[in-house]
Formats: sequence, structure tokens, C-alpha cells
Amino acid sequence: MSELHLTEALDTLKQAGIRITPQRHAILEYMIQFMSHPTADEIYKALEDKFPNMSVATVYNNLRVFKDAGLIKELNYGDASSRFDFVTHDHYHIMCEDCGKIVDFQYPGLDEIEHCASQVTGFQVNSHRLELYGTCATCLAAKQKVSS
Amino acid sequence: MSELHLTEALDTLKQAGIRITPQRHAILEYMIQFMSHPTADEIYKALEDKFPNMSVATVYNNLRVFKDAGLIKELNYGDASSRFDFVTHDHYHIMCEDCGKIVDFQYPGLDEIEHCASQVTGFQVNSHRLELYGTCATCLAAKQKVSS
DNA sequence: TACTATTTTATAATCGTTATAATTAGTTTA
DNA sequence: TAAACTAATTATAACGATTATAAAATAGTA
Repeated sequence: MSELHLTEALDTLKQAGIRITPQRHAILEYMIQFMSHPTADEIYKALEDKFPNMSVATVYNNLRVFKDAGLIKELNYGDASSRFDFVTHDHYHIMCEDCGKIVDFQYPGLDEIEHCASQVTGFQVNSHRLELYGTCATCLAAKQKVSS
Repeated sequence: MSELHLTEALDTLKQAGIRITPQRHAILEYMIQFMSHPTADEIYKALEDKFPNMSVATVYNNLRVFKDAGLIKELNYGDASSRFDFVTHDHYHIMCEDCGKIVDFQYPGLDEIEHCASQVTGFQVNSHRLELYGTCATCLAAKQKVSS
């Protein structure tokens, strides 16, 4: 099924007249395979073996290309660097403030808030972004252990 | 009423044992008076006349102090630098993707989603962040004018 | 296979933010 | 009120993420 995502993604690029280079292929493959939320640098390091000569700029450039093509989303939390998320279906993120882990979850029906905000502010609303913050089960357990 | 906010803010600092310096006073005053969502640099530039010798580091340091004290929130959108928002009551932000304007709006009752996510993910949820994106009325009008 | 525009690479530059160390200034206590 | 202590400010340099640049390489097409 990740194979399918990859094929679709490559197709999207082709449709848009964007060339498929080995680097682009590898970056997409990586993002789809791990479905994590990597930083540009993490991607860069992960592909170091395969592409010893790849430039960081290539990673950044292509992440932007993918973003413009709607294949990935850019997430920026408070910390230094942006994270990137391969777009599959609509979902939100919850992040552990202790260990930084990001978990996906779904919650349908927030279109209502877009409508509401549109009424109040006069904006034409295009999209929204929702993120939750807390402590994951693992870190919770670890804390309890320490304090007891 | 902004006077009251300032008094309260100064009081919070005093309670927390944080010194009230002229620079801190001025930064708070600025944030409360304009109730905009300035970047650190905007604050720095705005207070240049009053404090010709103030360092950028002072602005950053104090924004962090205020943030730790719960007086302000840090917002980071896709663009380069963080914006800061004086905390009054809970509200969300809607941002115009054309001109960058940020407008506040209220929408109560998103605690439900926190609860839901907690169930699904096993996280202890502390907070959430919601932002909307779109086009403000002014930019909408401008667009319509051009295309007609 | 050859062509051409796009992409990659390597490098340097930029920009926001933070660390450092010396100086200055609030606050506390005598 | 003045000395003393500690925290805050300043000036500067460093840092890290990201982007700009120009030359070299390459994907896609005729």
C-alpha cells in the first residue's frame, strides 16, 4: 500500500511536469515508507548512504517542490526546524512535550469552525490547522515511576 | 482597560519574583497597547526611539520571560520569525494568506477534541493550537476588482 | 543520440535566535 | 539611606536552519 502511495505521488509529479530524479524518488520513498514527520536534516542524513554527494539544498528544494505539488505538508512547531508530513488523508497531530513524539489522529467535522469563523471575521476560509500537546503514555509512565 | 492589563501583568511578574525594568515595562506596554501580533524585531524597532541602546537579545530574553510567566503566547506560522500575542482570554487566530493580517476570534468548546484525542492516543493532553487560514475581506474585494 | 531546460551540487550568504562576558541597575538588608 | 547582592542589560560573536548563486550534471523529449 505504501507502494501505491509512491506510484500516485510520482504520477502527480509527472502530471505537473516535474522531473523525477533519483533524489526525489528517494525522498518520497523515505517519507512514505516511514510515515514519520522528519526534518529536512533527518531526511538528508537518512539518504546519506545512498547519495553521498547529495546537497542539503536538494532536500530543501524538493521538499518545497513536493509541498507546492500538495504531496506533503510542512509543520512547524516551536522548535528550531520544520517537519514534513506526507499527505494521505486528513488527520491531526498530537505531540509529546517530553519526548517530541508525534502521533496522528483523526477527528472529523471541524468544517463547522471554518464556517463560524468566516461569518464572524468576513474571511474566506481556505484551511485550518489544529495541533494538540501533552504527554505520551510512555513518558507518563516514566514520570510516575520517578515520583513514586 | 489596557491600563488594567498592564497593572495585572506587572503584578504577575512581581509575584513571580521577576524584576520590573523599564525595558520590560515598555515591551509589555507596547504589546498591550497595540494588541497586534508583533515579531521580536518589530518590538525592537518600535522601542528604538525610547531605548536607543536596547539590545535585540533583551527583547528575546524578555519575551521568553513573559512566555514562561504565562503573559504571552508564541505563535509560529510558516514564515521566518515567531510572533507573540498578549494573552487576554482564550481565542483563536485567523490569518490572511494574502496580506498576512491576523484577526482574533473566539470559539468555545474545543475541549471535547482534547478529550477525544486523549482516549484514542493515550496521551495526557495539556493544550491545543488551532489556526485558520484564508483571505480577508479587504483582499477578497481587491481580487474581485482586478478580475472584473 | 543529441538537445535543452531543469535539477543537482558546492559554497557562501542570510536571517532569526541564542550564548557569552562585562557592565549596569533593581531590590534587599543593615 | 547606602552597601551589597543578584538579576538584567548590553554588545558582540556564534549558531543553526534555510536560501541564493553559479557551474556542472542529467531527465525527458525529439
